[in-house]
Amino acid sequence: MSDAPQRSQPTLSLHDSQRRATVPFEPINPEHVTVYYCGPTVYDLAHIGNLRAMLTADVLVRLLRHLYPRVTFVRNITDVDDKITARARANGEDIATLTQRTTQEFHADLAALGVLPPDIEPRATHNIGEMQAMIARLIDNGHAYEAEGHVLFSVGSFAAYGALSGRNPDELEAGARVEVAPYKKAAGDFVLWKPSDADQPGWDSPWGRGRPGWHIECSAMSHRYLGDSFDIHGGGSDLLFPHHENERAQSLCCFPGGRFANYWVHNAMLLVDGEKMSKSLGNFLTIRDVLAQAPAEALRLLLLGAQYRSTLNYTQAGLAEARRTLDRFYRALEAGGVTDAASAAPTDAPMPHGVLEALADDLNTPKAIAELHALADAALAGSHDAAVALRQGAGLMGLLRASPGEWFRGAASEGDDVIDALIAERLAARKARDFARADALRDELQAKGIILEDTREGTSWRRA
RNA sequence: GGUCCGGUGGCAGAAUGGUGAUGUAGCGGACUGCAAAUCCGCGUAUGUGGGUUCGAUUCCCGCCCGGACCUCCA
Repeated sequence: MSDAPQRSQPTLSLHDSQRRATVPFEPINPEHVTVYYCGPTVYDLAHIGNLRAMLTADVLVRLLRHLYPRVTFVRNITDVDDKITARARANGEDIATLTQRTTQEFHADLAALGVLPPDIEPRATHNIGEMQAMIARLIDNGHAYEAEGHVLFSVGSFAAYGALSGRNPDELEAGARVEVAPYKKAAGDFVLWKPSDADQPGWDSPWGRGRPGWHIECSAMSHRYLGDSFDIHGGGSDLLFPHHENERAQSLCCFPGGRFANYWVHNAMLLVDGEKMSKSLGNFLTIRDVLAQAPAEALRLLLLGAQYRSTLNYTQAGLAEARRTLDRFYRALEAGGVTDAASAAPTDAPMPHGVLEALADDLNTPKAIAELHALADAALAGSHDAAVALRQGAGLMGLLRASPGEWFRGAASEGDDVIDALIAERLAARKARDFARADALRDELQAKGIILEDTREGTSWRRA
């Protein structure tokens, strides 16, 4: 209602995968919200599907920071994995070179997209000791066993196995498509530790030189930085099973007093031209592939254009549309007198309530973007307040970070005075009513990718 | 084969047990020397067959179609 206090905060609702319902978010400690996301395995450039998970986390964390006084966001780097070993070998480089380079590329790509860095970004290889401690404890309390140099988690020892992903362990065995290793007691048992040969990365352990299984690292790192129980664990829906199910089993068996994650947030997959991304189809797109053809914010807007739990189809047409939408938003900022970059603006402007309400409703980014359109309408009509609110609301989604000048014209470059000279010449021709000459000059500029806009105040230009 | 999610206008994409947002594309108009931008107006949608209900796009069941997962993919 209009008489509600402006400062009232909406209640955040999130869809919890485990409860399979959208429920009010109640933090363990409202003074300090804790979030863990599964980060990348660093063996290759990140693709736009990876990016969707990172963007979902980014909007979630931005919103949490707006609603709560303190948020700790942990996102790991997986820098030990058999895919890494294989790639390093194929490239003829050592593992550390590959993982360091790929990590830097990952950071650069996310920075280009305006994804805020996590508060803590632990690396798997820096947490081997924590993993071994957990594995030893799981063996001690009867949830894991050693077999032929491997340590395996015994799925049968955990009655709640399958509860997160809604699976029945008996049916899993029947449908398993992977050959069951002979040393497993049960088909569903998964590796906590496995032996390494001389060519594979390995660490000394009570079970011989070896390396961790995939799932244990997230259990170890989330526990180290966030404790037995934390608020939100997120990732792509393809991680729900087995990765998250296994993480949960390990953590709850290792720390029976804790609850592990209270809310599980999973984003849906991204399609490209209606099909799953795959190298064989030739539709595999890295973040860099897309950034070569459109501004980063266009990609960001495109990916936020669908609610995170819906499958999103990436297309070229969609990217182009996102870019035009941003043209409109930046035009609205300019019309409303917001001409500096977001980083230069005061941050105490009120958050538009419609945007906040939409995002608080399980991160309804499409609805929030619709709210931005309403603000843009008002800003285009000349409202400065609306323009300020537009930028503030967009900022909650990491959008409209540039100044309108930067967006339309880029950083000042050497060619700019040439453009200004041609515009001045065209203006003179128009005054002389030599429209043929004026149009020829406009065409000349258009050929250079410069689009002119005549207004009452004069002629402005932008890059196509 | 099993489990789960989804099918809304040309396209993208919200919402809802009671006249279906928003954007984009299209059409008409205003403005402009013409454009560009902006503004005004218009049209078009709930996959399919049943059921519950005064009323279903929404809830339930069947069917069709698409997608995810089924032991190291975000």
